[in-house]
Amino acid sequence: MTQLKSFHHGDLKRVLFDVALARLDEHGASGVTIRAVAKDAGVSHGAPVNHYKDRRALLTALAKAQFDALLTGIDTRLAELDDDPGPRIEIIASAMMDFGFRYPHRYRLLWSADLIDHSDAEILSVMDSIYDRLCAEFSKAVPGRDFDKDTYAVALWSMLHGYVDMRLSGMFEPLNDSISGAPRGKAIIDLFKIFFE
Amino acid sequence: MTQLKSFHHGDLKRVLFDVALARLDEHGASGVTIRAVAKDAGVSHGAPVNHYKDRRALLTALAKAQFDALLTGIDTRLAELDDDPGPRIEIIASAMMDFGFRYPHRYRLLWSADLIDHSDAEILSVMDSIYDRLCAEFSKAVPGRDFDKDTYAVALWSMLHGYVDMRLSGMFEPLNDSISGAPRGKAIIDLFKIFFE
DNA sequence: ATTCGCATATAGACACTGTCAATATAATTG
DNA sequence: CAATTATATTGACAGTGTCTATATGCGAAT
Repeated sequence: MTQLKSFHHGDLKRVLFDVALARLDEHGASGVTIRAVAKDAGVSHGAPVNHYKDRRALLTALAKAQFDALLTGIDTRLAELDDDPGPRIEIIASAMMDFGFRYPHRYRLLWSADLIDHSDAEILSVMDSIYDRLCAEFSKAVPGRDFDKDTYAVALWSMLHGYVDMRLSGMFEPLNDSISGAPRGKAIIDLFKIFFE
Repeated sequence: MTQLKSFHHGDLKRVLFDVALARLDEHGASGVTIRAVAKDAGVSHGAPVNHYKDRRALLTALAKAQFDALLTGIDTRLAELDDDPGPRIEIIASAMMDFGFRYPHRYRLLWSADLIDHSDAEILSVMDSIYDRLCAEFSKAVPGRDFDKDTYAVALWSMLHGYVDMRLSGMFEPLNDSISGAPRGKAIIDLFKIFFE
């Protein structure tokens, strides 16, 4: 009598997370429904509530992990560089762009205020960290212009996010761009370098 | 016998649009459901299909009108200026920012690829027009830098959109900004002026 | 070792949702 | 006036999130 499946799943929370992430990548956030995720995990539609109190909590957990991944990606790449702020800013920028183009649905989820809880402490913490990375570089890099490092940080992050978000909406398609290495994305980053080079 | 309400509504399409816009402003796009709109309009839940074939069509109609309004706002403000590209670029930028902060849910709808049809010909046309307005100014304004007018246009629009979108997600709140006239939004625009002044 | 309690899973219900088909009504056209 | 067309109603169906009552099984305390 094979017991491939016991009543108590044992690791359901993890399975739910993995299944939800797979559905996010494939169908977007609208494809991540409690019932569909439960079905994919092989449990009843009521089971997930024990691990994620509602759909919002599940999506917030997904977003949290992606914010973490983004920050980790940035820090990993930064660790390979020396103190020169120019390349460091550039690597932060391309890390963010790469993430967005590689995982469009994950990226979109990060900014879906109606789907996730942006006041989540861990999410706020990661956002602050990313912001700090930018500020740290600009505090070293800014020449004698009339703006403080916060303005540069907000401006660069805004530009990166706006570019990725609009590209994910199908804009600028005729420009034949694809990822940060491609002409337009690269140009956007290069353009911003005027501020610190 | 007062006939406040005849079987044939007469102007239902307009009423549906108005009611939907009101719901959008108040509850966001998720509050614009076919059935709720029908209820507010005082008709049965099946009536709207005669005017908007599905929910996506209704939301696309809303978005279309808002894109139009944005373009009209830009052109109206531009008409009051002379040929100097600096102020003209600035007015385009603040028009977009103002729109986003004044009508957050409308702005968010414009970029909700999952809710509206971004391949709609009229919407594409308005987007092209907005893009053209930016390019036209940068073709007059760009100094001897290494980027073409398209790159400046994409970069500025990206920055504006990114800033508004992130602000609408609750970011940069501690900076105590509110609208384009306020410190941070103004600074973002001022910062970009480095490219053409 | 047995029993009790708690964590977890199930199953059913409810109120929503979008969308479709069948029907009813009114306006318009021939 | 009759017939066609446009428009609105009603009911159905499959989804959805979320709540409640119930069932199950693990682990810990007796």
